[in-house]
Amino acid sequence: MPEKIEELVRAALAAAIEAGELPAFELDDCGIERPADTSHGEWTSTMAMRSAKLARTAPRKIADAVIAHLPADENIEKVEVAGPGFINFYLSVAAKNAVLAEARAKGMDFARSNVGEGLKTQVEFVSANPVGPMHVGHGRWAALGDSLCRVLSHAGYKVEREYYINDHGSQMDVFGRSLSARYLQLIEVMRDRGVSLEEAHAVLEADRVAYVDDEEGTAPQTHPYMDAFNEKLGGNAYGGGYIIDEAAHIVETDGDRWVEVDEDERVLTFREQGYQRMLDDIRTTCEDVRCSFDVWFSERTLYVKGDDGMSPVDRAFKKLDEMGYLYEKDDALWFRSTDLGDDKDRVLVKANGEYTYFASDVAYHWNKFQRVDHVIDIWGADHHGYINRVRCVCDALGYPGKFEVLLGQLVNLLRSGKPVRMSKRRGTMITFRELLDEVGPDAARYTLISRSSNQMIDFDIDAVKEKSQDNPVYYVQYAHARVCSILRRAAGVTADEASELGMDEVAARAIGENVHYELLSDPTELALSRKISELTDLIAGCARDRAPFRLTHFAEELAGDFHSFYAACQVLPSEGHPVDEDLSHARLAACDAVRIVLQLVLSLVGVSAPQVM
RNA sequence: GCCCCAUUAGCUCAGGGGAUGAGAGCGUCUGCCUCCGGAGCAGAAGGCCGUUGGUUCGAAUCCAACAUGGGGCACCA
Repeated sequence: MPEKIEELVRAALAAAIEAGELPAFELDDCGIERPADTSHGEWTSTMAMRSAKLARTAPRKIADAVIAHLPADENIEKVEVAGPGFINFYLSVAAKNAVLAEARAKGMDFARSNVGEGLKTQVEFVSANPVGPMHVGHGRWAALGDSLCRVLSHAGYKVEREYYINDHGSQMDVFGRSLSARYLQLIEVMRDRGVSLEEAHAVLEADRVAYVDDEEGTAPQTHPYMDAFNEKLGGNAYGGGYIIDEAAHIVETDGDRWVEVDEDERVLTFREQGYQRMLDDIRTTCEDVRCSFDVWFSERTLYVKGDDGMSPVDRAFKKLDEMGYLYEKDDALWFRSTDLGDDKDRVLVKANGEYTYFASDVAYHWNKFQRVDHVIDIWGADHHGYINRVRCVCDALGYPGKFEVLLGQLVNLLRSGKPVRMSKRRGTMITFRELLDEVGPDAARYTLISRSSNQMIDFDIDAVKEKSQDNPVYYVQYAHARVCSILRRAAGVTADEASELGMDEVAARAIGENVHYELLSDPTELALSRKISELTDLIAGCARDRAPFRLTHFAEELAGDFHSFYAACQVLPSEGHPVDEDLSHARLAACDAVRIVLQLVLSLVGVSAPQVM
């Protein structure tokens, strides 16, 4: 419709100039917009105000002249000049409601667009280190990343979802040593005290909790195992309770047969076993919030030598070296990122010969650009300072402007208004898994996606749990279930039958062919079609601005519009409330369109659309 | 010191140049079920849109400075 209106405006302007009513000038933008106030029509053009200076004519005069020459169109009921020079278009009822038929015909393909123009785009997100469970921040990136991917796809981007597994650095060894130390402690407790594995586990866990509580360090006698653990690992250890859980799992399956084994071998074995189990846990957790990935990219593969004896990291370094960006200083290898606008140069290989994390990222991002045209990395706000140096790498490698970071502010986890400290080392964190179990995937995803990514979230577990009845997600889901109920009743099928048949079939039976959409002229009915007609642009905008959170607002508004409509308009005839058959069918069709759009929007934010609640 | 994010109703947040409306949810108050799902609807109260300048026909919206809060500034990952 906006294209059609632009066409009409341009034709009218040309005619007005031709007639000598306006001076000749070039119009660059018609400014076809949606008026904020619904009483100002369905569409408006701000061209008169935009071109007043150029045409040296008062905006209202331009608008009047344009309207006088506007070609007639059956979809447009009237056109008015208003305010300082807005040209407001009022559509016919049939034109307004055409979108209902469109939504019903297209189903889940409704509101697709091609603003992405097939751009092959990779979104990398979550990428939690496989040395522990996902925390709540990772949950936010999962919700954000997954929804963004769905939105981008709907808007015509070709999307690839990627998870980067940081399975290479020294953290992996810390992880292995932590497991090994806990394993030996469990065996020690079992032997010394003659207790079961379960009891030994409880002893270590109580000791750990005592350590966490003893922030001042005034009661060291209550946590001897934690102290010994820290001492053995030189303070570089993972103190979380899950490490004890994993060590106990090894005792359970393997008994004490690793006690006499060489330390290095034990650490290595535990590291690899634990890594796989942590990764499985992360995978499962992602699946449980309906977040999937196309590629799980292992950092280790960047260090595997190819036939030419070079690893991807070697090749990336060679490329940077050839372009003159590498140099050696203080026994370390540096990337001259200051040439590209960074604050300081960055180390790639440390003086001790180890590669930095940044070295991996150089090779990794180069690898990405060999696979896709555009890269979006979703990172936590605490990685903000890292953006510039990676951008410098992408620039240096010849991909300027194709690397983008979507920075998400962090999640503050609260319990009854009190902050919960999150630290992997001290182990005082609440995992995303625990959060999911407490509030459920729908409430969790909805809460995590419903705020702008550069807005910090205070996620109070108790509040979300307690207020779950009032949570907006239920308001939206309720509207969907209510629509389904009406359609079932109209079709004369039970809920069980409906879930067998599918709601599309139920709706078809209830409504039939030849719907008279032009009968829907009540303000609450027109509000539905107006809202639904906004969706295509909304999704395109969400994709362009990387802001899928706006969809939740739309869903709440549409649900609200539906509830208002339902209160004002009788859909099915009932005692004392007769409804003309054609009108009833038209209203059912409106309900069906609402059902489809709610289902679509909920699926884009990864929330279920229940037929019954 | 430098960089990023935020500051809008009692609380949590939308709106990110337009019109004689700055909105929503929660909370508070008033109405509405012997009629299709009351997890609902209708209505009321509640705001110098952090401060000061600037750009513009027009600023909650853009720019600058400042204030307050949060997060960063490793040869850690």
